[in-house]
Amino acid sequence: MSAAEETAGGEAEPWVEVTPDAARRLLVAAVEAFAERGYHATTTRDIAGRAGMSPAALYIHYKTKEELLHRISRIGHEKALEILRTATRREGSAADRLADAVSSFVRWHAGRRTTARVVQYELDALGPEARAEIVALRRQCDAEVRGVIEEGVASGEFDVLDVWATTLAVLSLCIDVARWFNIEGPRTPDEVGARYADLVLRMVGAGARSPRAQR
Amino acid sequence: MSAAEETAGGEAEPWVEVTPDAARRLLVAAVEAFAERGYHATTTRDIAGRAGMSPAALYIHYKTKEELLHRISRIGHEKALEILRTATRREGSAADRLADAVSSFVRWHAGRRTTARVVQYELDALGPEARAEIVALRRQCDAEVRGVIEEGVASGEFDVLDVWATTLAVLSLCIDVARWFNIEGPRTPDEVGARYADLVLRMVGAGARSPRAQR
DNA sequence: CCCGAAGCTGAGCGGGCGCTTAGTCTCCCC
DNA sequence: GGGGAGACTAAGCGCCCGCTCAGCTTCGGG
Repeated sequence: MSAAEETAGGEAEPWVEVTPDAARRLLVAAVEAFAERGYHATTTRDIAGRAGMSPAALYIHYKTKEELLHRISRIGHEKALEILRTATRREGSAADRLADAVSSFVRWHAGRRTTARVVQYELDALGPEARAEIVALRRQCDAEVRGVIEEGVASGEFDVLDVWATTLAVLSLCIDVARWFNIEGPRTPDEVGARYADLVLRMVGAGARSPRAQR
Repeated sequence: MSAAEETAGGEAEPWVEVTPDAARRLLVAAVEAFAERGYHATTTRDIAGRAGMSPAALYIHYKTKEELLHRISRIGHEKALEILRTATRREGSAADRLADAVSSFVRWHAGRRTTARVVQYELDALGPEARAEIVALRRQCDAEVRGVIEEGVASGEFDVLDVWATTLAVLSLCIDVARWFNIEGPRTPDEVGARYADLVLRMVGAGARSPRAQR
């Protein structure tokens, strides 16, 4: 429940772009509360309390409770998109880049589960305009994954029946990690990321390191 | 938005076990409302209104709003478990049974998306005792999938590095369908089920109907 | 033909919600 | 060292929530 929990995974300390300090504390408190109980079950009094402030303090830094969710959602989606782009746009084969994208995306969903839960599952709580903005970011995430898959198919590396379904399946695997991680087993985010990258390579017909014919 | 929408897919009309009629209408209304807005954002007035009754009528058939969610969750999980068991316990190879389990489970999540959304994503809104009961049902679902995978590994049909991770991945694929279906593309539940079964067979190293070496 | 049980409604209670406002405290600049 | 801007709080407003209850209607059995 401490703030340090989220640092696991070795990634950069997040939310540094949120200033001033009080606004960041409120936002981090909101992420924790939304992830635990959901947006609608979280009260502004709870958020302020977690941040060590009075309920009214929230409204100095944010116009509404929804603006908090909007800010969290946008920053989170931008981070997710950055993770995917870093992997898909580097040097290497399509298989390497897809495996990198999946393992780092899964690592993020597992290691920063509270943020990922809010980002992936509380979208419907936003109003129409805010939701439209976030949905656009999400489509860019989808496009990154679909792009690598299409490149692998074009180069002959991958053997895929249906790019649309395969893209959705890959994203489903990664996103769903935020739902179950830390509930079931004792794997680390790195371990889950590696396993899932392996499974995805199998899905696209790019073999894996198991003892089977390897292209 | 009509009640008939949910009948698509050719499965038996659900909720017939809920009697009397007024109790069923309220429960169906609650499923729709919970799926659209989430449990906490749904009011008892909204549920009663959708069922064409006054707010007070709800409390003749259900003690609390939470009991409605509990009932929906239990019936839904029992249906999910039945679907998985029907597939995994029939005659046939492990590959056939796993493919059948995935395609029928996906078909349910897609065709009965409103129910599946409530069942899969509103679990945290239940109190501790009710949640414990539902979690037990969910573990039985997991065990069915893990069982077929283990059988396929034991018989040499499957080539799996990590049964635990693969089981979770298969379930993630199916469950996440309830999140995105009907938002993105124009596929039918049957089509998505078939595609996903194919992808799962690839994940377990049981090949698929693509032009590659077939064991 | 009356009666009690069952199903349902209109009105409303207590409470907690998101959010506001008036006022206090703390600085920093001059 | 006086003053004003910004950060924050205590108190509370108005609203709507989950839920209750007294009373009305309907209907099958004696």
